[in-house]
Amino acid sequence: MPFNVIVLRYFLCVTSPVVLTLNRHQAFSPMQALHDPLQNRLLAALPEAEYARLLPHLELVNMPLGEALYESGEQLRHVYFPTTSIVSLLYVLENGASAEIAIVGNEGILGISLFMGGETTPSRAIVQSAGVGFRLKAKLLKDEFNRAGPVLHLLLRYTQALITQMTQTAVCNRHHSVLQQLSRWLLLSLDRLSGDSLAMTQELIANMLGVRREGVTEAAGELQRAGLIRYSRGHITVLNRPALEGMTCECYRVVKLEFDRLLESVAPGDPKHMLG
Amino acid sequence: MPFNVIVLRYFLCVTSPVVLTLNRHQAFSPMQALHDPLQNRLLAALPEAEYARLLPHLELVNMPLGEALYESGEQLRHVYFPTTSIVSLLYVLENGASAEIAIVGNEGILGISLFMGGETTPSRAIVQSAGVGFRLKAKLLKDEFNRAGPVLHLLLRYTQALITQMTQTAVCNRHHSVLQQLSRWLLLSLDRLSGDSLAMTQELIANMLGVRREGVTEAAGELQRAGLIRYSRGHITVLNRPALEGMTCECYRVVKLEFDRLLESVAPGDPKHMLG
DNA sequence: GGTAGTCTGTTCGTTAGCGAACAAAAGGCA
DNA sequence: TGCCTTTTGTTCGCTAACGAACAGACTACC
Repeated sequence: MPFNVIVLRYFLCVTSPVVLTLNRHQAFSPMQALHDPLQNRLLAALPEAEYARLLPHLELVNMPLGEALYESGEQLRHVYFPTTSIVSLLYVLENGASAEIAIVGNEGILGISLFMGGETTPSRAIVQSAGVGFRLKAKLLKDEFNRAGPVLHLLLRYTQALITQMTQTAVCNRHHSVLQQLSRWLLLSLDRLSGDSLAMTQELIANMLGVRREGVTEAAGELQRAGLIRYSRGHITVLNRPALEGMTCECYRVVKLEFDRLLESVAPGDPKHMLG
Repeated sequence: MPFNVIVLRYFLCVTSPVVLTLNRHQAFSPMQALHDPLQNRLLAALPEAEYARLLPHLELVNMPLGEALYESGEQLRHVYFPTTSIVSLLYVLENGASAEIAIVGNEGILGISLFMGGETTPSRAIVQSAGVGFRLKAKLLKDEFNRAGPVLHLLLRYTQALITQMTQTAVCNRHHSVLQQLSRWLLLSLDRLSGDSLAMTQELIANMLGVRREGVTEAAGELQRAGLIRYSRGHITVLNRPALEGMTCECYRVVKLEFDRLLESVAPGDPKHMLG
């Protein structure tokens, strides 16, 4: 029994994501009720016809911490729409140092290089906050994209928002302190989880930000002493969000505004339609 | 006469670019012979039919040093295809500090947010190396893009290459020394000019890299003492390119490989057709 | 309930890059 | 030719972040 558990964990971590459930013939399974594709804001923004076409092909997948949805240079077989998970686009240098390029959560999609035409990217996609999401076979998304209809335009607008996030990360890396970057990162992550707490060790955050773990400890300690967050063994809770927003650099605001502007039709709780 | 010159210069710098020539009815003007749209590798990669459609609408424009092709948040009226100039996508922070996000030269196009759907971006496009290029009215490019044919796919592949450049800049900003970043920047710039020298002061380079001028002076001095470059009052010449490539971080190589991979049909001197 | 392992906190010396100030060349122009 | 401006070179103290090492603290698991 313990042995089985270990094997299963290992399996979950190193293989492709496990399909848990979802089948259009078994309507309203508890799993499906808890995890609705519409929790993903991009899917929720699709017009009814497009959503109806894609729905039967959406597979619910588990996304355990640390799993790689794709590796650098790898051919993509699926695109992923996170709902309750957060995935980081991470670049790992030859010397092992790493830096996060962008965060993708319930507002987005993983695998943009598929429809951009390059098929692969030099970065990896690593699950940073365990949860679930939905996936779609690469070919199906491409076909939908090539209809050159609303799906294409929505995906391109999302891609532009993602580009803004990437460029702002570049600027922030250059000019802002670890404290500011940590604040930005916390806020961006929480925006993509719709909550106020996050399961993440300081070590992992340091990998994301491309700084030392001690640097994160120091910055987190400062935020904690100021009463803005509470940190305990891999669990962060934001206690005073407005104050945290005041702490961070302009980078958070710029990214947030650009996502809101480009995807304003993708507001949470405001689905464009009501399907099954 | 001197007064006129001054006024003209000022005018060139602060207004929209000046259309110099090009009209399809006046074939083989000297200007046109010197400046061919096919010098832009993206235009050169277009199939004959698409190129023929666009050619009559391409305007030759002068791009003087320091000119802003567009400002942060500004609606775009044209897209630009540089041929002998280099343009930087620059992000300027509220405190005045800046950082380059990407370099665009004869391999690319400026104004991707036009077809990505956002219409604007939070960054500026500043001419870093004076020269010329061609521009096209926004609406014409959009129409062409919306035909969902080869132009769309070429532009999206280029956009993905640009994304790679941006992300690599982010990583490089985080982890590499000024010396390595300077080397990367020099090589990327020269690749986009098809030459081995560049008119650019250390002050300007510092703005691009988002570091102090003194830092650039120091790094450039080191490269100079090693005999890799020659620097004199705003003119840099690369003397030993292979050695410089050995000096730089992996970031240069990654970006170059990705551009080559995604735009391999866009090799210089290998136009897909021979028009005009 | 003890123990091993993980996570967080803290220290210390080192270093790359910053900010300011100034010196020295190299043109441009009268 | 000589002055003035721009560009480059150099210095000095300062700070943020690094790298390594280690000490507590919490938790999960036996």
